[in-house]
Amino acid sequence: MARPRGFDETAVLEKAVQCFWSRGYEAVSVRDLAAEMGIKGASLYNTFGDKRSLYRRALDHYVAQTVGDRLQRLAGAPPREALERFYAEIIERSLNDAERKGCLLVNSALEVAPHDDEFREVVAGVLKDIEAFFLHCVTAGQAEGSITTRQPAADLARLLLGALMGIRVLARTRPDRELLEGIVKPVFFLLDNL
Amino acid sequence: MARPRGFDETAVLEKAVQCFWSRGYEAVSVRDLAAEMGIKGASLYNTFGDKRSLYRRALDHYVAQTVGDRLQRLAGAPPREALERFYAEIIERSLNDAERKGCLLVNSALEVAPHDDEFREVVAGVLKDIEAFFLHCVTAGQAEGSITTRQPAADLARLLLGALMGIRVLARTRPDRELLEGIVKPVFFLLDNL
DNA sequence: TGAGTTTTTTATCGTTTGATCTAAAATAAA
DNA sequence: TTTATTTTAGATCAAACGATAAAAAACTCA
Repeated sequence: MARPRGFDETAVLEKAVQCFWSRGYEAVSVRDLAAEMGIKGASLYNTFGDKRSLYRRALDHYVAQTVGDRLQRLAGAPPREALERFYAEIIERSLNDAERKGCLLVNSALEVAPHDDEFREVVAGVLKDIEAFFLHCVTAGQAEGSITTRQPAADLARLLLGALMGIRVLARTRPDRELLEGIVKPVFFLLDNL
Repeated sequence: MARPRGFDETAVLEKAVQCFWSRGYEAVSVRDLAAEMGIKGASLYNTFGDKRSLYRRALDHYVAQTVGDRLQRLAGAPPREALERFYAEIIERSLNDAERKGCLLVNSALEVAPHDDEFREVVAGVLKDIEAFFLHCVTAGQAEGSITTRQPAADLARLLLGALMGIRVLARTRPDRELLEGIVKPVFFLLDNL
C-alpha cells in the first residue's frame, strides 16, 4: 500500500545506542545520530520522534539487551555462583571497554535522570530490578547456607547494588583490574563468612 | 595603572561551580554561565579563558573546597570514627540535595573524564587521594585493633571507595535513606568483625 | 497501469552555540 | 590633566543546533 522502510528499525536503533552510549545525550547532535545511523534527519524524526524520544528508545533497548539479558541468564544459576558470575562479567566488560563508555544505564542515571522525571522513573525502576535480582540471590543463598545470615538480605542486596555502581563509575576513569577486583573481594568475603 | 575588576573572581567562580554542578558541562552554555555569574561574556573569556578552562577552574575549586576540606578535617580523627563520619556526611549531603546535583567530581568522572585525558588525570588523581585517605584510616585502624585484619587494607580501602561512588550515583536517582544506609551497614559490619 | 500512501531526499527554518571585536568606561601612575 | 592600561558593555561572527516543509521516489493494492 505504501513505500516500505529502507532500513531496519532495530539495526539503526542499535547505532543510536552506540552514539548515546559513547558520547552522552547532550554531546551528541541529531546530525551525528542520523549520520551514524545511516539515515537522513527527516527519517529519524519520522521514525523515532524527537531526540529525547530516540534516547528513550535507545535506553529501553540497551536495558532489555544488556541488563535484562544478564538477569535472565543468571536467574537460574545457584545463587552464590550467579553473583560471582555477575560481577565477573561486569569487570571483564569494564576492562575491555576501550572507549570507556561505561554503562548506558549508569550514564543516564547521572546525565539525564536527575533533571527528567520520566527518565528518573525508568532508571530507578531498572535499578530496583537489579536490586531485586541481588535480593533474590542473597535470600536463596542464605536459605541454602551458601551466604551469610549475619546481615539482613536486604542490606546485602543494597551493598551489591552500590558496589556495582561504584565499579561502573571507577572503571571509566581508572580501568584497573586490581582496583575493581579489590572492591569485589571484600564483598564476597563478607557474603561467604556466615 | 588600569581599571580594576568589577567582581570578585572567587565569588563568580563559585557561581560557575553551581552551574556546572547542577546541569553538567555540555548542558550549560557560556551565556547561562555569564548570566548566573553576573558578568558579561567578554569578562568571562577575559578572566577564565574558554568554557573548558572555566570548567577546570570550577572543578579544582570544588575539589579543594569539598573533597580536600573533608579529608583534612577527618584526617586527625580516630580512624574507625573518621570513616563513620565520612559516610555520615556523604549520606546527609546526598539526602539534602534537593536539586539532585550529586558530586561534581563523580559527575566529571562520567561526563568529561572519559573523553578528555587532562580531566581523566585530574579526576583519577583525586580519586586516588580519597582512596589513600581510606587506606590510611584502615591501616591505622588495623594497627590499633579497631578494624578487621581479615582482609588486606588495600582491598578494604578499595571497597570504601567503590561504595562511596555507588552511594553518589544511586542518590541522584533514588535519594532514599534506607538504600544508602543499607549499603554502608554491611561495609562497617565487615570492618568491625575482625 | 494508475491511484493512494508512505518514505526519502533536499533544502531550509529560526535559535542558539562558543567565541571575538570594537569602542566606551574606569582606574593608576606620570 | 594627560597617558597608559585594563575592564567593561554591546554588537556580532560563522557554525552548529533541533526540528520541519515540500517535493520527488518507491512501493502496494485495485
